[in-house]
Amino acid sequence: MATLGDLERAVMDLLWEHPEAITANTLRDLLSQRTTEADSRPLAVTTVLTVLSRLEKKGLVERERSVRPHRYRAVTSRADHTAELMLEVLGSAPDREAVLARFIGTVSDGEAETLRKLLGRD
Amino acid sequence: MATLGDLERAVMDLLWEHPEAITANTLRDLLSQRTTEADSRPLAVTTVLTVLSRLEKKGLVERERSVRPHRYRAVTSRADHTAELMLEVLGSAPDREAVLARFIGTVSDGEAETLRKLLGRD
DNA sequence: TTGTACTTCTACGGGTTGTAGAATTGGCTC
DNA sequence: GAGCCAATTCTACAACCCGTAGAAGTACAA
Repeated sequence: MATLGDLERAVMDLLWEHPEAITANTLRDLLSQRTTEADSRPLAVTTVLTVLSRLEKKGLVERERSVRPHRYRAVTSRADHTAELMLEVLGSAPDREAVLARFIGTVSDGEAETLRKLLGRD
Repeated sequence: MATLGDLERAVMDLLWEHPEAITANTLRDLLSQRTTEADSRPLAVTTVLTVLSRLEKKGLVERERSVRPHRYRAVTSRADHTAELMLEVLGSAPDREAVLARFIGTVSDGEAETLRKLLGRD
């Protein structure tokens, strides 16, 4: 399972919030804003670039190489990505129905309601 | 997120299939059976013990120290564990409803039916 | 053609995992 | 109680992942 580190995750979160492809520099700026204020210097751009390359290799990010400061964007939406991960986790157990039963049992009431709607009533 | 390595995962799978607590030696034997036949020697029992200790530290396994060859068992069922993981993944996204929507869209028909039943009709 | 911004390469330190030998401990037998 | 043996814990190491970034290389603008 494509598990992400903290910085990788932070970068993905930003990319997911920015549908338009953005540059590593922009990303670095956004990251330093997000960082809880007074705690140290911003990351080097090369750091961000390294992380982006790794995310690209993992298939989570793609970049426009045609423009000079390359621009990066997430390959899938966060919702898609997360749902996929959930499926993957579900698939890791042979007793999927049992898992779903526990899952439903733990989900909040509101979410249960959402699920009911999503599943339709037929 | 408590992410497991291959061997850790294999050990957990065996423990989940054996509700009674079992020893490291038994585990090692089960592991070598499971291993695709003709591919090399079985693990050292210390290897299994190391893995079990790590799983214990992660809170996934507990052991009976009262008997001499210690006996190990999974703390939670696989279904519980997996459902918990799914919840954790779901919780990692701010737009939980969107995630659920994608999730429902990808789940098999049979599973959707199961979910409907589980959610009740009220 | 050269300077500069951008990208890629290389690298290191810390953490995790698979792997297991070495050292230690807990009990049983005499 | 002394010694032995199985079982457990300690220590270790290699491989890999991730955060981090400097050094080296590349591409474009003037």
